[in-house]
Amino acid sequence: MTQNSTTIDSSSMSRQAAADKIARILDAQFFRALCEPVRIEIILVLIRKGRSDVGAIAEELPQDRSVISRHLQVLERGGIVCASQEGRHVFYELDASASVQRFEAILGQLRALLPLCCPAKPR
Amino acid sequence: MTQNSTTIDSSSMSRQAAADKIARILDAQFFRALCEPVRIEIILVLIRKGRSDVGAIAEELPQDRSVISRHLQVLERGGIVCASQEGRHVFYELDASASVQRFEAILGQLRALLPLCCPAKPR
DNA sequence: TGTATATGTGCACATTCATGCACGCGTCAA
DNA sequence: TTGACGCGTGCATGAATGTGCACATATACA
Repeated sequence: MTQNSTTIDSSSMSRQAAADKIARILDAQFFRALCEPVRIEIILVLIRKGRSDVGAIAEELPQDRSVISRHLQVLERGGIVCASQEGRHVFYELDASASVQRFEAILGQLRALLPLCCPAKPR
Repeated sequence: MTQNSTTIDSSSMSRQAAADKIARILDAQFFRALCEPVRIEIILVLIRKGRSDVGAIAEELPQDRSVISRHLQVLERGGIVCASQEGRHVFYELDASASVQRFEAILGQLRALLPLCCPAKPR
């Protein structure tokens, strides 16, 4: 039972277009990388210690080193961190620039929804 | 093996402060609501159809109505949608305003990380 | 060349979570 | 008051995923 389901909503076209744009940007893969508490902890470690290799990151966390390695792969696929190999070590670094661009794109499309999707604000 | 681990990094204090601020904002609960493809579909339905009740949303998706109901609860706890009961119906609506504020807060803290956490940009 | 170190991966296990069905509760209509 | 409708929840099941151990690979050092 949708409001105005029987009448032709003048904003239906823009709603559909907005939905299409949001669908392209709201990547579940990206958010999945951020929904795991341990991965959040890894991000915090990278902020505190800066560019570090797998062993150094794992030292700061209770999980096994192999687990941290896997989480770092997920973060890399999500575009949150970037890896660079130097000899035996693989250094990981927070890619704040890419994340900022990602969030800016989402925020831009989200602002376009404000006139369409804002609930009544009893403030 | 962290870079500059032996020397006192002049930005270590600001790094710690930045990590603390990020830790408060990067809520896994919020991202968990967005990492499920079905919940993304629900968001798209709410954009297309606007404020709708559970049954109307479930009509647009293959999952059972009870499943949609549970997903909507997760979205509500994450602050993505807001619910309002009217008689037998419970209407859900995308809270774009709250989401925009959420993303703006994250983006603000993320921009503060740019001078600290940017990888070398070979562009 | 041989050894130690750093990392990733296969495997098994435990936990979390999405899913659908059945049922109970609350509300509206007759 | 009785029946129909909308919604949420308990329960069981299967899939996805986090976790740790053992092992293989690659690289640096003596």
